[in-house]
Amino acid sequence: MVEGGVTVYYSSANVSERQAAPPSLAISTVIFALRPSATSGRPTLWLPLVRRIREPFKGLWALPGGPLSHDESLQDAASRNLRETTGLSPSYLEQLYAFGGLHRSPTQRVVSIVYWALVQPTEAALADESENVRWFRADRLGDLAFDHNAIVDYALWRLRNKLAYGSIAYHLLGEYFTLAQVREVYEAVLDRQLDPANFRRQLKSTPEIEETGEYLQGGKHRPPRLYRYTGRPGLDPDNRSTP
Amino acid sequence: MVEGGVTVYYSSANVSERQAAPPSLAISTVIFALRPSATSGRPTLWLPLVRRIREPFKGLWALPGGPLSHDESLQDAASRNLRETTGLSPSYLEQLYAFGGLHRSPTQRVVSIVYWALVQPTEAALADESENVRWFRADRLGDLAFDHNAIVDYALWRLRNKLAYGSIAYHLLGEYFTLAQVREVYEAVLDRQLDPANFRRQLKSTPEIEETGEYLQGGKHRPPRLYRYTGRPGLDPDNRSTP
DNA sequence: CTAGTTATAGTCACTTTGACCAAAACTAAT
DNA sequence: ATTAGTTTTGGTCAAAGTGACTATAACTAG
Repeated sequence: MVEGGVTVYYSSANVSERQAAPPSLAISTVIFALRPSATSGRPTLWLPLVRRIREPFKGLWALPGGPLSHDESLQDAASRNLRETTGLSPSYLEQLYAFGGLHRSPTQRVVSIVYWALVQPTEAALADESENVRWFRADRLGDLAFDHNAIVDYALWRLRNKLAYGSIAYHLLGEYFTLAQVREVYEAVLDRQLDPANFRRQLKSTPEIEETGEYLQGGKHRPPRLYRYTGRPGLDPDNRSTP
Repeated sequence: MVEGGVTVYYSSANVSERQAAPPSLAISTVIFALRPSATSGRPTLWLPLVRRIREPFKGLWALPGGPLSHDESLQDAASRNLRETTGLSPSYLEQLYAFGGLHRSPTQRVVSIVYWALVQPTEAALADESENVRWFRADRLGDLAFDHNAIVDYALWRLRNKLAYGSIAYHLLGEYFTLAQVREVYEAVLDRQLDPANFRRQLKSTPEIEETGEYLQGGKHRPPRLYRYTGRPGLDPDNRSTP
């Protein structure tokens, strides 16, 4: 969003001074949420994009982002522009990478520090959507502005990686969930089927998920037991994924 | 290095404009190399620091770094300030993290994009050292300028992590090495003893290291076979650790 | 009451891992 | 020359983990 908005801080700078000017700094965020697929009904990954309303790439979709104001931390900035564009608050938020290639924007040199976030489905359901903010399936984005396709690809790679080890899946679910729901998250993100019995065995061997006495009622079949995640919340985790 | 160097780009900016000015952007690098410990002779991790010659933190040691010039990529900038301060060229170089806390520098808001690098011992041996550039054992740094102690801790954590999976150890060694030398790298970085026989078994099961016909002569005992690393070089790896 | 479907438990072969044993190959000292 | 000492290298064994698979329990829909 910010890459095209040329903010002028140079009151009376001449051309050579502008040449020497430092690259401008932006914060962007890749926001993932689970939504039922329109066709199969199974949960799939979606993310919100905003439409660019000026050049360059006017009319194309881009990651939500904005400038870094002088009185907020990087994470706060990511959190803020997440809230401003979608109205949501993240259940997990982590720095992804700093992108600083020379030709990311045709008009000026921009360094983007990109975060990625997970939001829970209850949140995601009531997300703002408008003419200029829309959700897309993560595997069916068109051509995005700037290098944002590459950034989303990298964020997806990181999400899959974190999921494989790490205990990140729960941040895409509500407070209570069934083991089958967790498995569906894994299947959606990793894009392959998993054996229910084996998957269950692994989850039950991790201490971070706790059996509740309750069961999910209203299904068509045997009611599954509900579980709860007892690990730490995902904002600024001290598992050293963020210092 | 750059955090204190207040570069003025604002020809005739007044105070309120300065308030609204974007944070300045710096690149720093944590450079690891293996050197024999002064006491035990076993290889240990060392890194070069530069002494600050102005406020803030004047006189303290800090990570090598500098501003990002407008015509170089982030990685090029890291590579350049590595070369400028130590005369070395890295055998592995990867982005670590973007640090952007509000109070990292007492004088101005600075966002530092930090890289970490590995250099080979042959290189490290002929590294420049001077009054203002000195190598320190990674586990015996004093108090560093800014938040650089935390940054080094995080870099160490990342190095240990990458070592545990990943094939990163070879970038701290020369072209030819014995399996015992690889084991010593692991022992130095992870700071624990490893069983020689088991370690050998694991290494021999990875396809990236290749037996040569030669042996290391001149030791006191049975001459070990020399091996060679056949994986890709470590600059901007396409193993997706850097996009 | 029965068929269908999901939840849950368990088995079995295979692989990986840590702890340990032993032989091979060299040097240094006797 | 022989021996003691040390490192390299190859091997065994039990424990733990993993993937494929079978079987039973528990519910709903007809």
